[in-house]
Amino acid sequence: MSQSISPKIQTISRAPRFELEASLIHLLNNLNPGDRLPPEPDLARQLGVSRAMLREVVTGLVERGMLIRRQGIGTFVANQTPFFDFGLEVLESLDSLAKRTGLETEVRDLEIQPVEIIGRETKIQFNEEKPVNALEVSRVIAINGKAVAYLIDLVPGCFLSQSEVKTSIHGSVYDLLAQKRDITLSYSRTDILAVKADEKLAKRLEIARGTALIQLTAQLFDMNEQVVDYSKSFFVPGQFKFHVMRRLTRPLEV
Amino acid sequence: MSQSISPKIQTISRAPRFELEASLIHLLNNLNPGDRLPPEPDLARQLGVSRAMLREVVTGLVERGMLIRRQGIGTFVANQTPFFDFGLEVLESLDSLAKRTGLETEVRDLEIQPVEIIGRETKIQFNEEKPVNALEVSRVIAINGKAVAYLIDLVPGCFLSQSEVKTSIHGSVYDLLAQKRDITLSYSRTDILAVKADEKLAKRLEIARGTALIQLTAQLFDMNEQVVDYSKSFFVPGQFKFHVMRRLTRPLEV
DNA sequence: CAGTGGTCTAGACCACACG
DNA sequence: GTGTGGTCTAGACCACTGA
Repeated sequence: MSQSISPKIQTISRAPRFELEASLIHLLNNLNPGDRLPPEPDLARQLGVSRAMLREVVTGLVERGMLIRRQGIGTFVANQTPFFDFGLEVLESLDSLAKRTGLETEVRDLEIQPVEIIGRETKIQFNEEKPVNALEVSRVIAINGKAVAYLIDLVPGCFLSQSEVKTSIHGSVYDLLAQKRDITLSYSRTDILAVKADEKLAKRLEIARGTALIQLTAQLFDMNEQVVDYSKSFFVPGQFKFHVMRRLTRPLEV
Repeated sequence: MSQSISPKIQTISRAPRFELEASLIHLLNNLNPGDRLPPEPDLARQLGVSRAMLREVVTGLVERGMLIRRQGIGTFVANQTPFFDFGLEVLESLDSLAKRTGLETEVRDLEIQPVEIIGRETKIQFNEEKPVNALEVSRVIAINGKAVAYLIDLVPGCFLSQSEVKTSIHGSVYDLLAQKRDITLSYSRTDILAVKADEKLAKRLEIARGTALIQLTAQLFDMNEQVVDYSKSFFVPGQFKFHVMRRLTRPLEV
């Protein structure tokens, strides 16, 4: 156990959490990427706190990308991975961005199934009053073997058939739609939310439950102002950075 | 591109958490906005779970805006408040948006202090090599008595004096800078992140620690490509919805 | 003061990975 | 099987609110 040197942090709160985090980070500085931490019960005892508290603090460091937890194996010091910077003004698929950047993408857990959108959702997602028969395409995108995003697309059946998707999807529904002759895409309205990963999402993205994620919810319109795709995307923090350039004047309407 | 279709995740977890959440939501449907829930220990006993588990689930509902917790008083059913929809393409202060929408904003916890930016931060925030003397302006913005955002601005001393801020700030540093004759603002590069509220932030924004928040980190440039303002903004979920319109073609450079 | 939510502890048991 | 992280419980004590 390392002894604390200078009490220069004047935490307003007396909570052990802060000191604990400081101790842990101090401890990490003496380790190398890939090193394994002691088992949680041991570490908790060493640091003089309950395992619950230790877990809460370690979880914080995991979410900040400083540690990696692997069930049944242990907790390891991470080697920080670089960001993947993503401009939001222009419509581009993750797939094509990755290709441009020379990265290999991989599709996991691909699921394609017909669904019927009914009730309130119909209006929210497709601006329609009547029920919509759509195709749901969900999958995890991985880069260099690491899951980075979970994507769900809903496309009305009239725009895309199940066989079309099965035979020619490379990961991006957007790219698929953009190639079709009978559809002319126009723009996308994308909502930006912060959510916490639930159990299912956490498992798929190989992150801790409760991790804060950026969720993008987008309506993709064609020239007739029809919604041709409603999508939800979840991005693993630390792998992505989103940005937008904001202008002083309102941009020209195209 | 490789494509691996792996078997479905068969989670279905037997965790009490899911059933508990369902029970709670069902219980809420029989209550009206403003009603108080039973004390946590009682409710936990009624539902046959530990208080810790109950708290975790209730916290989730609080973060989704369905419940409101008030220490020392109780937990109440919320009346859902409408969204405040915020387009990100154009630079506009929260203050002026609120004014346009006819809402009254209020500034709380205003703090103004000179700081020196040194080391790595200098480059990140201001693209400078040498240390920067700046003014730090932080405050909470409230609308209708409810905290909605926590804003921190850093402005190099050469652009804004402490007395200028003190005498004429209405909540927005951006509006202040925009009014100055000797500065011509150009555009802002805004990064979008998802973070969890720490203790301090939670207290200021009157939300639960650990709530997922949108954090905007922005560099505001003038016509000479100088950074005149580096800001971090945190927004309470449920009060805000951010969106961006994404075009097929790259927008014209202005 | 009593009663509420906020934090933390100690310990049990489960789910998973690896030999 | 053994050892790891993942979940959950029971209960203690603190911090805040309002009467």
